[in-house]
Amino acid sequence: MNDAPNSAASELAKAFDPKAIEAHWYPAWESAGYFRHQPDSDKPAYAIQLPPPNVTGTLHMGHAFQQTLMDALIRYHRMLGHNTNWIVGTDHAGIATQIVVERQLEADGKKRHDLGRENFLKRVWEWKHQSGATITQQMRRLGTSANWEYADSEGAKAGYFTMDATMSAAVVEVFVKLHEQGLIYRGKRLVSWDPVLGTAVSDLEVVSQEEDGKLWEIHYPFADGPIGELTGLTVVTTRPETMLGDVAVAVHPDDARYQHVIGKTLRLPLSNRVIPIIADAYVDKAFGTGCVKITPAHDFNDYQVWQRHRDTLKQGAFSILTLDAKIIGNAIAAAGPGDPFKYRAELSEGGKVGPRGTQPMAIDLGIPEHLQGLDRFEARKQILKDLDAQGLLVSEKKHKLNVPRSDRTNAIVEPMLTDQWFVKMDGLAQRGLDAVANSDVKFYPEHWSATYNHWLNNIQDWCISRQLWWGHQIPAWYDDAGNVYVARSEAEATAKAAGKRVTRDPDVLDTWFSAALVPFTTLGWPHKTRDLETFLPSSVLVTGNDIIFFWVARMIMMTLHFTDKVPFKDVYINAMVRDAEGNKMSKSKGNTLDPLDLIDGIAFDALLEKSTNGLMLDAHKEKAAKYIRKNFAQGIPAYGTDALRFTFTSLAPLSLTLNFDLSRCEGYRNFCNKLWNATRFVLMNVENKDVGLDETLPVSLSHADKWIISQLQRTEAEVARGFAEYRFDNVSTAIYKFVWDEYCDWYLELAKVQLLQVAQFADPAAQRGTRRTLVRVLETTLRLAHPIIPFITEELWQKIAPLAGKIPPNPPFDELRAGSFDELRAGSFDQLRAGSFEKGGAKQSIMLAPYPIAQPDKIDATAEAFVSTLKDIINATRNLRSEMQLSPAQRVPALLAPDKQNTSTGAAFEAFLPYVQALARLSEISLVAQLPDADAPVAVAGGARLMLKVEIDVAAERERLAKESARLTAEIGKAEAKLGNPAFADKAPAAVVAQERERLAAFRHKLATMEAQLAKLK
RNA sequence: AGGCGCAUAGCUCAGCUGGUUAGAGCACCACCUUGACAUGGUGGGGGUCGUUGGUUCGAGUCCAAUUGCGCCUACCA
Repeated sequence: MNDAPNSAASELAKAFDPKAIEAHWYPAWESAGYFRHQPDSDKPAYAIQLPPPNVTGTLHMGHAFQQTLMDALIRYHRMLGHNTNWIVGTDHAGIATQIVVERQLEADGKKRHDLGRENFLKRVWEWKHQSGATITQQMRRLGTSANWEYADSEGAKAGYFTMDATMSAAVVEVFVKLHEQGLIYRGKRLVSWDPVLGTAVSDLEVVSQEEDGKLWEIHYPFADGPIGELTGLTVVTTRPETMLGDVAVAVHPDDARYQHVIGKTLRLPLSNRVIPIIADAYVDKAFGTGCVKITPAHDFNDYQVWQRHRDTLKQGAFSILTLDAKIIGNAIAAAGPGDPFKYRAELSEGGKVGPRGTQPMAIDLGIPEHLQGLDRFEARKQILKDLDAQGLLVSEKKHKLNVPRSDRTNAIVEPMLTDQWFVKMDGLAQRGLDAVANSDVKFYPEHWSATYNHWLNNIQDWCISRQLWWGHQIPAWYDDAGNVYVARSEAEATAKAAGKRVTRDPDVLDTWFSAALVPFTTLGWPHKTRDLETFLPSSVLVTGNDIIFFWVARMIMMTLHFTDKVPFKDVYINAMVRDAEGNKMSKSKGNTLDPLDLIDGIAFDALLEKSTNGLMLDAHKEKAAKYIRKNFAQGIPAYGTDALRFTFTSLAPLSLTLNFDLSRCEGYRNFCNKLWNATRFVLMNVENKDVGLDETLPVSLSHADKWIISQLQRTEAEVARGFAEYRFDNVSTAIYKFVWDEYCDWYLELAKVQLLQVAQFADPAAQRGTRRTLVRVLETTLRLAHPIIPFITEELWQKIAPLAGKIPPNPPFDELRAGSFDELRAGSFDQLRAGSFEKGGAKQSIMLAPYPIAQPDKIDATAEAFVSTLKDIINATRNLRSEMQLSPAQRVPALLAPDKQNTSTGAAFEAFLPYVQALARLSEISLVAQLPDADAPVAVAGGARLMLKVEIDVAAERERLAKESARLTAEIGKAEAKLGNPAFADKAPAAVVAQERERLAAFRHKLATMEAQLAKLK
């Protein structure tokens, strides 16, 4: 680091080794404060909100992919001079985290109730402090330039935590406001209930999948004896145990079979309660018997039917299951005064009665005693047995049905009537729809807005209460009479209750409630802060399609409601990372990849151990092991962060999935090595040489020099377009092609010729021009690539930038103090942009250097034409050599004759010779007016004919020429046919027709040359 | 049941508003340890663009139908 730049080449190892570079630069950047925003800047703001990962989670491929894209965007805009703020944090992840800690307790044979709420929460906080840093540390390995110290009220350099003091206060504020506005209400509703967790879950947390089940027909006899031929009705059900809660049987109003029994009554088997027969269009006449049992408390559809008929039914909806899904006893709570439909179910926990308050009133449901207390599935078996014994079980058939399971526990969800808190969606959803319709928020790819719209158009009120302990406790208190007081604190609640004793609602909020507020709460809301002005809306949200509903839509609604601003302008929906075969990555298949293993590498044994460890089922273990053996028999080599990032950006499609291909990762590691070695080459060739730092000395640039500069401009433009369109693949490809295909494959080779003191380039101004171009194009390229591959570009830039006059040599980067950063950066942009960095300043980082912007005036058509022709000649010559089976070592002489036809470039042919000689490996080459008659191979390219002076097999050469002629003849035929078609000439645009004519002429000319050569062969 | 996405070389993917011989990386074949790089160089083989029909002078690209795969939403007890 302290060596003079002219020994830089010898410092570079022969091959790129990412490990040490990454370990050095990340802490250097972070401690220098380079990731921070500029608090009082007038520069354009560029902010990104990180989808906060679960605090207890670890980094997976999806995170790594997403964060790479975000970091590329942030680095790009930071270099563009924007005031960047990548706001990060972690999510408390209510259910997920609580489950983790409960599992730990389980290992000690304890349940959370054994500890009590307070001690349990203490335990969760401990776990959070212990493991919460894992994912943020892993993120750092990816090179993420996140604003770690922003909204970092815990001082952990991990951004915000959704349950930290600041965020929690904002959550309470939002809840109270929404309640005041009548948008939050509490009510008894049928909700999806996870009996294992003992909490309500939202619709989104339920996943249904088709499973094998059974369909039973059960006969319900009429209460007052047979009616005509019928002795009763036969209902069809997949859940016979719920019959204990039936309040009616429904038939279709138009069903001719049952017209005469509507309004009659049935005797519910087992319970012996009398229930009515009702008519409702919900019933499908064609399904089963056309008779549906109505169990309002345990089925969403039945609940709606019941609501439609509640006046005629005069029967409450009552639960027949306890909250842990056992058949309840007969001491059912029902009916508070004034509300005949209220019920109170027995709580299974500790025999407490009813959530908060009201006294139950027992009614007799007639549930047989031997069923009481049975688990719902045990009860099903027993009920079927009982019915069969009574001759009421008509049939049993196999049936496929969709079973709703809780996302977290996989338990079958039970619709349950409980008291919950809800957010009204009506107005909020409409604003959310409008924001996207008006393009205030834009989806990339655009089609995701359809998904978004569909959901918001069909949205239900959001159940936000969870019967958990870990989360934001709901700021509502109850007095003994059951009155509710929503307040910011217990003191406020007590005041509202006029001093009555109040107890707080034990429930907590859905995790997504606080997540929905992040766009503004992280910026200081409810206070009016400058950051709220500056960074809201943020520029873009990068996230997965799986949380469009959970998070994206809710952020849009909440942020609009509380700030009248959209949370972000763009939403880039990234693809889901799959394995190379397109399969979902899952632990049980063993096809998950740990991004850190791709960075650091991992041996086969360790990978096998890691992948099978923690799997419960042996079958899964075996499957995972098999996958590892098949795909990673050699383990995984260390590719380094840059290669991984380049792979992600290159593969980032605008489609649904990203199939992660390890071999491409290897390819991009090779790319890094290529860049590394190109830099070595440049350094070697400019050591102790004049690289044009003294602007007063004359500089002359060759066509080749001007060409690579020209190409660089085109690449810069392409990259800019790629970023603007979120086409990260195009950004990567443009950089890849420029570096490898143009700079390395061609320019470095051409520059070698120029540096060889060939007479043509001996002039010091030309030498200086070549060296300066080598250095400056490389320096610019490094800046261009930095957002994608930050580590290697920084390392190399430190060596190259001084030679390009961008930073002074021997700068004390490591001594740079964070405190001086803001002024330093504020100045550096302008200085660097003006190309007049003052010597003696502190060392800069490529992170803060200005991003290259295409300069159209440097696009040089002449130079591009020159190199294009040169490439054609060289390629044709190489091709010819290959056809002649010349080995690289065989240097042969050649003759080059410009075509008579070609007048425009004729003068330049002399200039081609040294390049062609070197790149086509010729012993000598001379320009002649006309090729001699000889039995020698000839290539036609670039407006010239080139003859290799070698002995040839005449027959083979004849064959080669004949083959080429045949191809040309075919092309000519096609072109002639096209042009011969009058419709084409009439209707196609003139340019297209002209182009086709040119093509034809070129083919004809080439063919003529070929045939002339063929004729010369003896 | 509705909605969306995808289908191009053996594999993973590009191909912009329709217009040269459909491209890249990996894999494959041949030659090469050439003074940046064997994590490399040079040359090469390999695709009737899922299928059918249509629009057009011209279709991988636009339209319709169809097949297969994937995802999402809602679900008939």
